Amino acid sequence: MSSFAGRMREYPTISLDRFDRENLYARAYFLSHCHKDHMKGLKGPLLKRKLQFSRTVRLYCSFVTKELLLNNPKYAFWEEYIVSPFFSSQVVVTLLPAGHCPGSVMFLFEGSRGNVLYTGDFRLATGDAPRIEYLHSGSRVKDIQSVYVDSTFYDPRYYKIPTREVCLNGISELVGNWIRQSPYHVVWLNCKAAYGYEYLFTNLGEQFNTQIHVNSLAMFIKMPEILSYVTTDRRTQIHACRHPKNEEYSQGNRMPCGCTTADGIPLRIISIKPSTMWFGERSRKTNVIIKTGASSYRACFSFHSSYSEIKDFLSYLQPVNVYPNVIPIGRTLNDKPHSPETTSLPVSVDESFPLPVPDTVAVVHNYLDCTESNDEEEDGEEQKEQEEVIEGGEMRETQQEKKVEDECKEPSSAPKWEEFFTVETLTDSQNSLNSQSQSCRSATTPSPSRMTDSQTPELFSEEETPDENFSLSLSASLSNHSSQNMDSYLPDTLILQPEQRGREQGDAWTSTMSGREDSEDLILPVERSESQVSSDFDIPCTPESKVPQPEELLQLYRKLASGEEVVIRKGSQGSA
DNA sequence: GCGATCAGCT
DNA sequence: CACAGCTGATCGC
Repeated sequence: MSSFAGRMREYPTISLDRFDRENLYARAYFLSHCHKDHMKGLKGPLLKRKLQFSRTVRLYCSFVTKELLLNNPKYAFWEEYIVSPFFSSQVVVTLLPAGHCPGSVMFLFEGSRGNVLYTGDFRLATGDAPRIEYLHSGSRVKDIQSVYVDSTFYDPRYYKIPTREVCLNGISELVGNWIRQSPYHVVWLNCKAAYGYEYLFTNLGEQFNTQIHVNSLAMFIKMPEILSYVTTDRRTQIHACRHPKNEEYSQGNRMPCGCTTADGIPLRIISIKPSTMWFGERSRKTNVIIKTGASSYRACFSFHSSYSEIKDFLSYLQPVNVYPNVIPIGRTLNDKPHSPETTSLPVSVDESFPLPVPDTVAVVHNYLDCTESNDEEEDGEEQKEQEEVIEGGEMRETQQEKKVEDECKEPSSAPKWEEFFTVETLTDSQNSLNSQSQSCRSATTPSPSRMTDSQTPELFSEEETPDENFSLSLSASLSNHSSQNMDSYLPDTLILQPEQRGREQGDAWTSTMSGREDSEDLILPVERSESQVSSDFDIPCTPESKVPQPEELLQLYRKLASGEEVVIRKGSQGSA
């Protein structure tokens, strides 16, 4: 869970992923992705009023995030205040793919106070950073002053997490082996209620030429790449539906949607629960799929970068400062010298200056690679045991397994939080605007005393005169061509010169979902090989591509509104 | 009644 | 385990 307080030291009049407390005074808001722990305060009435009185305060996010956000009525009032993409005359802001969930981006701020990268939540594979064009200037990596990084799995237990490709292959194999047995063999993907599993749906749907049953299609209506792989028709062999009541509802031979039979024949159901931390607990060499009961499985699955991936990313960027956005497991709020009210991270020490950047090579060879090769089949003849028994059993390792575990988990040079991160960061109680710098000279920035006064008129009236320090405006440079496809994850540099647009199309990150045959309008990099394709996070890319025609949408909306089941088939989105 | 917060539970 | 999110209890306004 993000504990980022919302503001960056370098550009404190901007708030990111936090919208409460002092962030009410921000001049501009950024939302990296649509998860609740990054949306604190976003539906607050104070913020709503501020917007109504402001001409320039806006929320900046990717198109996909906008779509997902507005799908929730509680956030619908943001519609007229969202801008995406954008640029600023003072600060160039670039949206980079974050690989965390649909629409997730990192924000790269480039301005007078240096280049700052805010990762939001992210998962990039080792070696991905060199492929992100906008982190480079020519052939050189841009100078990065600070990185505010997703440190969720900055913990030796997550030293390595199997790649998306490996995890996906494991799940595919399990699903395939099951559903091929008969039409009555069905799979329930027990996914948490969050965006981020969509690429699982699309890949499974593609591979098995089917659709995945979900509770609602509404949020995906403008994302045909996802929409074509999900359905509200329960007659499918792969479900990811949920029931608000407890999971016992889906115990026995029953899906959360209530399905128990097909054509009068009882279903044979297995459940697959995507998990990261559960696997982090057992760091012995394991398969990416573990059977936990007669009909239940855990599948390794992460949408946060592992320790190694974080290190690889930061080692490549070599930032001056690294600020963690998340207090990792094993650390608690008690580590903080200040109360939780006033700070969100341990305050200290510029002793990690300069460059707390890890020496990747030196550390790596002290670890075993815990990544699993997925060659072992997860057997149907594994012991039929109760869930808890097996789970308990998994924890008691054999002797030799324990050895591996020790080597995996207790490297001679264990990662040290203090050595890696610059931990001082901007907090509510600490207004760096005047506590440390004059270089940020926003004439309209509230003074500290005013900032603590919730009744300050700035909140509602500040924008009658344009803020010259931080003016943002809609970029006209994004043509409908490349923005058609890549909104969620193309590097949206929004201040692009027209001639740069060609290069954008050649960027490997602008590639799209693998194996889709209906992708002629998608931008594919020429240099990609097949093996590269599936190793990327196949973020659903294209809110704007193949925009559904109004008539099609109208039909869909009518059906959805009437509660009718809507079945979208590939290649004919928008018609049942 | 609403929002904020927290315990509890996935 | 704290991945992300829900429900419900409690408290203050």
